[in-house]
Amino acid sequence: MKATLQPGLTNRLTKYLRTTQQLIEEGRDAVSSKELGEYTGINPVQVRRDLNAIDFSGTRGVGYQAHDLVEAVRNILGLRQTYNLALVGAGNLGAAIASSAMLPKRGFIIHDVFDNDPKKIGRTVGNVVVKHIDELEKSVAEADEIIGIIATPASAAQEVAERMVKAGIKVILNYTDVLLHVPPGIETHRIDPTAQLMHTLYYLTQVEEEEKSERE
Amino acid sequence: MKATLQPGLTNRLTKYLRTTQQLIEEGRDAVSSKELGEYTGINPVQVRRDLNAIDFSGTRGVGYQAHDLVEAVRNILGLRQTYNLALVGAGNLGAAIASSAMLPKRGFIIHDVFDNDPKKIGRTVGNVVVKHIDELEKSVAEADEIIGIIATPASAAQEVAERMVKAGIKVILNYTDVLLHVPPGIETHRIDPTAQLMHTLYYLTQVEEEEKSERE
DNA sequence: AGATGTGAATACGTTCACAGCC
DNA sequence: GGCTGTGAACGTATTCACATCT
Repeated sequence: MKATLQPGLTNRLTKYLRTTQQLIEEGRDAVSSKELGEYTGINPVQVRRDLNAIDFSGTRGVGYQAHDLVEAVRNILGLRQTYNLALVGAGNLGAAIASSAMLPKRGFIIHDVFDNDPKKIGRTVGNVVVKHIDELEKSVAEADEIIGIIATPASAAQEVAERMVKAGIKVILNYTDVLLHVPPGIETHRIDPTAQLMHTLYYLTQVEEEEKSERE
Repeated sequence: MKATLQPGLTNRLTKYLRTTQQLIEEGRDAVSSKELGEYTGINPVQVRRDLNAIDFSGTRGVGYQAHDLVEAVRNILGLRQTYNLALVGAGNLGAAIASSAMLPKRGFIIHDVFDNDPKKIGRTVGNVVVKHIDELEKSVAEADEIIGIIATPASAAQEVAERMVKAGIKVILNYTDVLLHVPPGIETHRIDPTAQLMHTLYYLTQVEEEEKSERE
């Protein structure tokens, strides 16, 4: 049996994966632990230890083979298949998510888009035709969707989440700022840009204050 | 001098802050460490230790006063002021970000929106009129903006980042999936929905495989 | 009852220093 | 020279168990 990896480790592996994929797009062939550390905010020593932990070796003086690294991490994390996603909300945000290349590039296909506004039904966003939310359950079953994205106004988020759960969705990506109440076993993730801002601003103002007191 | 808090601690404090703010909106008065733990994914014992570390006490049998908690954390993190942000990209994504109440609610004001498409200049997104990107430098200086959001197509992101840095922006929120190359001292953050998906899916498939081998 | 608060043990992450390889 | 690989020491986080308060 394959051992289950530590949460911290898998979390960091996804960061190396995404960073390395981007560096490959820039034409890079090898990446160093120092670089991965800079882009991910993780200590280079930790990067080397992590890659070691999954039995992936680099070459000294050069770094890690970017392509092999991506393959190794994808294998370890079991990210070889693609996933169909259900997106609810065909407004500006939903349209932006559906048209972006980011998700498909990583194996996540926006397979269905739903809304409750009759004016939006039948329109095309990205490559898919917007359906009425009442068809959610049927589509989820047909396309074997376990991941749902909520890109509705905040006021609709909880209700949409409940319909998703009822339809069989297991993982919900929530672009609104409401706290979703879901049954155990359902994973929710909020996309919250302020999280990183608040954290960064704290250190930014700390540095400013230190500089101020040094001048005194 | 006020001591600088550990990165891990400040990171967790922002999570307590955001969840507690949302619970207040739901009409809640007190919150328990158990609840905060459930919504943030942090162990309840850790929650109590953290609140203890910033000298914030709850009442046994009840929990923590939600409103006081928000105030205490905001004070500790220095999040009492509001920040003006510059948003570049007035497409679907930019419009969605500018119209959302999420940022203003947390003290982040979308003060200026820029684009390079003449058709979009002069339009209103959210509450602000779209300006040409050439005015970035002037606006950043006038409104004292240190935070910028990139909501352009991926192909424009690096160039926009460079213009932001030149204009004096210190923190960049990047909604594209390109790796931004910026000078030291500039903080960048990618909004990457796949990060959390990949991590979650790993554990989801692990659980499935465990169940499978139990049946064997 | 139902929470907070805290000691103690353990696991995990971070950092330094340096050996080893290309 | 530049980067990987790793031992050792340290600091931080996690968890258990239980005393304590309302």
